[in-house]
Formats: sequence, structure tokens, C-alpha cells
Amino acid sequence: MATIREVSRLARVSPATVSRVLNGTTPVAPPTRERVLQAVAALDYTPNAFARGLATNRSGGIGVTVNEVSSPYFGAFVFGVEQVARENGLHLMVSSGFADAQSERTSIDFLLSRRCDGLVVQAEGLADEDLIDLVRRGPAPVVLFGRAVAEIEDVCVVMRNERGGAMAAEYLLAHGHRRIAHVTGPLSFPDARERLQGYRRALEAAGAGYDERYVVESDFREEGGARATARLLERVPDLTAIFYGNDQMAAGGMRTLREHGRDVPGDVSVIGFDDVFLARYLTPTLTTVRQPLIDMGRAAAHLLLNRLDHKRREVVHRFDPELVERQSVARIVR
Amino acid sequence: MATIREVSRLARVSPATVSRVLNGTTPVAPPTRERVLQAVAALDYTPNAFARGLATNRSGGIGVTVNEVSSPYFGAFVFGVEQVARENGLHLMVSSGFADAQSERTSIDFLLSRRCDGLVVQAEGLADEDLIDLVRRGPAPVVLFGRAVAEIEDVCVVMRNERGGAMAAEYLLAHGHRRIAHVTGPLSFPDARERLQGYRRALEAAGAGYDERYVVESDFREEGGARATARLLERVPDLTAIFYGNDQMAAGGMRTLREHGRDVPGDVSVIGFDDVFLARYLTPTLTTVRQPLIDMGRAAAHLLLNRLDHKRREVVHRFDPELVERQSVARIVR
DNA sequence: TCTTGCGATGAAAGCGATTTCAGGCACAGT
DNA sequence: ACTGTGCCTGAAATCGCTTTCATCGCAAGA
Repeated sequence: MATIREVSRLARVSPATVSRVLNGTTPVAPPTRERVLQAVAALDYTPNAFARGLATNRSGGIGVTVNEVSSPYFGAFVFGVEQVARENGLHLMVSSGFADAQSERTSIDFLLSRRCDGLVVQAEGLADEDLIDLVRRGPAPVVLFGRAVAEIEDVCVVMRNERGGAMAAEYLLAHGHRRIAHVTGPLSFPDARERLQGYRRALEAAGAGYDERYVVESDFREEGGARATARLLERVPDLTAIFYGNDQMAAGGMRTLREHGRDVPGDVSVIGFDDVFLARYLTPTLTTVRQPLIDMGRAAAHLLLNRLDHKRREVVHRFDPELVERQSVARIVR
Repeated sequence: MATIREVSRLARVSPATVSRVLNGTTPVAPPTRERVLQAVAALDYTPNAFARGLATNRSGGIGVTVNEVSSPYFGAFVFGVEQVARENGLHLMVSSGFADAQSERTSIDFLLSRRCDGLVVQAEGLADEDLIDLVRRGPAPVVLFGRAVAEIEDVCVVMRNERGGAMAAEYLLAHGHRRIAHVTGPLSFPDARERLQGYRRALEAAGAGYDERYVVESDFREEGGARATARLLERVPDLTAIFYGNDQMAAGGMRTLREHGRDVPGDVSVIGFDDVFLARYLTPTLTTVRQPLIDMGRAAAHLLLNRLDHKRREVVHRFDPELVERQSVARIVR
């Protein structure tokens, strides 16, 4: 592996000049510049990232921790982050947090110890205070995804979940439904609470009334969705529609409905949340509230870049949900 | 940020001793050791990764390039790699290759320039020779996923695709099918060719005969699967079963079948390949040939670790497919 | 008592870049 | 001809760690 020293000798200049040519920090006379570039090419020289990092204290990489890199939901988000990183010559260091405070802390420390220049954090386990502290006192710029913390709102990229929840409920109402159930994610998650809130607001605004018996808390997972649905069918068998807090629970729920002989959407209409790609594959295909995850990933990355290079890219912090109509909701005819 | 120098002063030892305590390279007298550890704790010291890298020429990170991090297929694989990396205190640097030679090369160079200690590469665009060259002459150990290159077999982690293809066909044969179609992935991919090969072998072995008209080449994607299926229905409407080269194409295919009024599995049985999580969500749930992706990710990581630390972990290089029975295949009764 | 040997520690030399500081050179102005 | 002004370039310090090599002290053996 060639070093800057060897390049400088071949080009008959000092290492400093080579550095200047490569980084464009100081103008270099064209002929000199040319000699350097030729030497670089001849030796196939690549600067040593360690040495560079040691000298500049920047790594050229950004860290990402999400719940699980491998889930379609976070995968799409990470994909957006990666796009922007790559466009800007940065690399990605990833570490999964598994929605657990301890594990998230480990991941973050891990990435920071690798001296990444900035961090994109999607944390479900850590407390608000921890995040505020990280953002305010941490050694590198941090942006947060999927969580709006009031004190540090300017570094958060989130969905308008409340609006999304309302949207789902309004859509069902508009299709003639009145007895609309809701399977929420864990209410310890702000996302889940906000969606519930929106659902409630929409029902009340429509004069359909909010009834606690129609709401079951679950876990954002397929199995949980299936169980919650069984509970609902027992408790309020007259329901005509169910709004699920995410698509995975909707998938589980649709299975349970089928097992109980309820046709979707003939007997019960179903609406999900997220629009992970799964939604298009279900039968019937799932009507759902879309989160523009890739765009959100891009936004998070841009926000981080802004803090890194102090430029002012326009960044959307709060994304609007969008209703994707498919086949799982039917109009009530009486 | 504290440096080793400050720690050494607080502990009243030399930096060398601090380094020795932290790395365990040389025994240090217990009392000294204790003082050092206390100083480390007191200053909340973390070694500077750049300086360490510069001195040792190791980064503590491994690079991964796959087609797309965000796809469920590669996501699962990356997840396995991450598990092992984390267990061994390594971090992951990722970069997507998008199944394009140019892009893959960029990704690899990018990761190597970041001086990762080793590389896990899943390449679909690069030629065998490029990969051989990379493995033989590259600056860091490389292992390959999803591609068996004869000359460097010892660094490849692959599926027995041919066996998987045969397995799928045999399963259909065992269920009484004779007119079995196959939608392959791009035949430029060895995976796709091998699965086709297995399919053919099984048919011929069963005396069912191999007929080219029953085979359509597609692109491993949902839309492609849908189109290929339409073509098949036109060309050989008497088919009773279709074996798809992957689950995504099967998903698209099932949609087309439904649109053409063919019930699955009543009229046409369907079998997929991969067992990405999607398979469980389709209606009917998809019978498929499972690839143990997480295990393969773990194996690839272990293989890489072997080359990094020269230990001898037992690693499986060729994974056996496994047939997952669900609902999309019916027995033919006549 | 004097060596010998060994374990524990320190001093210092890298690792390979960046960056500050200063100097050299050419050219313009007087 | 001399000085001032800028533009280029080089020398050298620096970043923070690892590691070699040398040294020191002490116990054991002669």
C-alpha cells in the first residue's frame, strides 16, 4: 500500500503538497498538481483512513442504530440514509438496538467509540432524558428518527402519527363504518399513543363516540395482532372495521379473522399503518397509512449533514402520512 | 475526550503500561493494573480508534456489500453477519451494490479505503475473475456469499441450489403433478441456473420429461413473476404446478393466477424459493424451499473471522435447502 | 557478596496523514 | 536596483496509540 511519502517522492514534491492536491485545501500550481495526480495514479494511492482520521478527527462515516436492520420497516429507512451518505462520500456503520435500552446504549457507545462523525438514532428503549443528553452533550451530532422529543425537536425526523391515526379512522368512517376497533402498539411507544389519539379524535369528531372496549393494546407484531383480534371478536363481535397500529399486526389480524370465518373486507374491513412492502402481498391487499420511509431516511441524513458541514439544506422534519387504498376496506351498505 | 497520556499521568505510569493493561498484551503487576483501571474509569477513557488503527493497522470493523441492505432477503443475511460481528466486538460497515458491476466495485473500493479488516461480498454484477482477483490479491480477507467460484471455493458460502431446485420439483412430482412449469431468475445468475438444473434433473429422473416450453426466464422480481406467469398460461395452459425461482416471483405469479381465475392451489400449485418472511403472509401461505439466511450470514462472518484471527472455527460452506410445507401445493387427484 | 536472570516498567520510535508557519521566488511598483 | 506583495511550496509539529528495546530492581544461585 503506497503512502503519501512515496507519492511525494515520485512527484518530487513534499507530502504537504500531495495532501493539498488531494484535499484541495490550498491552491497548487497546475504543473505540480499534474505531477502529483500522475504519481497518485501510478502508485494507485489511497490515503490511509486512520492517519487521516487521526489528523482531522473525522472518520467519513455515520453511525446508524435502528431496532433491527433486517426488518423491512427499518430497512427502508436505512436505505434512504445510505443513499444520501453515498452521495456525499460517507460510509455507514450500523448496529441494531433491538428496542432495548441497554442494548441501544451499547450500540451507540460502540458507534461513537468508532468515532463516527454523526449518528442517526432510532431508539425505542432509551428514555427521553437519555436522548436529550446524548444530543446535547454527546461527542458527535445526533439526529433522531421516529420520536419527537420536544426539547430537541430540531434534530427529530418523525411522522405525524396523530394525523395518520385520524386519517385511518376517517377513511373507515367515510366508508360507512361506525363500530371501528383499534389494535394499538405498546402504549409505551409515543407512536402508538399518537395513532390512538388520532383515531379517538376522528371518532369523536364524527360523533361516532369513543369506546374503550373497541381498543386493545398489542405489540406491533404479527402474533400480537392475531391475539388482539381474537380478543376483540370476543368482546365486541359487532365490529365492522379494525384499524391496526401497523401492517404486521394487520397481517396477523387478517389471519385470525379468516380463521373465525369473517371475510375481509366483506364482513370486516381492515386498515393498517406503515405500508411496508408486505402490505401489497397480503390477500386482500392491505389498505394502509403510508409512511414515506425512504424519504424519511434521506431527511434524517440531510439533517445530520447540515450539522456536520453547517450548510443549510432544506429538511422536512415532520412527514405527512398518506392513505394508500387497496382492497381490505369495503363500503358499508345497509 | 481523555487520552492515554492523561490516564497514564493520573495512574502514575507510562502510556505504554496503560496500553498493556487495556490490551492484555503483556502482564502488568496487579497493583499497577488496578490503578490504571481506576484512572480509566475516572476519566471515562475510550481509546481513539484512529490512533489505534494507525498503530495496529486494524479497524475492528468488517465491510459488507450486498445487493440491497433493505431487501428482506439480504436483510436476514446481514442480520446473521451482524450477530457474529457484535459477539466479537467488531462493527459493520455496509454498502449496497445493486447487482451492478460498476456499483459493486465502487462499494468494495469504498469499504476497503475505509480500511475494514475484512469483507463479506455478495456480488451479482462482477465477473468471477474480478472476484478471484479480489480474494487473492486484495488488501483484506474476503468471503463471498451466494456464489460458488471454483478456484476460491474455500471462501464461499452458498446454498446447494441445484438440490433445492430438485427438491421443489420432487415435491411437486410426489404430489402427483406432471406438467410442472418453472419461472427462473436471470440465467446470468448461477443461482438461477443451478435451480433450473435441479428442476430439470428431477423431472428427467422421474420420467416426466423436460420440456423447454414450460420454462420461462424472468428477473427475480414480483412484476417479472407476474409477467412470466401470464406467458406460461398462454403457452402451456395445461400446467398444474409452477416452481418459481424465488418467493417474490411466486408472489407476483400468484396474483396473476388469481387474475386469470386459477385457484391456488385448487387449479395450480405453486412453490417458491428462499422462504423470506413474505412467504408466510401470502394467501395461501407459500410452500417454499428455505434458505437459512441468518445461519449463512453467521457462517460467512465466522469464515471471515477465521481468516482474521487464524483460529479454526467449524464453518459450513454449503447449506442444504429445506422444504417448508405450507398451503400453496395441492395433491393431484384424478 | 557478586552475578545472573527475570519480571515489570519506561522511553522513544514509529504509524501516515494534515496543517501551521515560514521561506523562496517572481513580479510589480517606485 | 530595491523593496513590497502574493503565490507556492517545504519543514516540521502534531494527532493518540502500540510496540520494541532498554533498564531497573529484586530474588535466587554461586
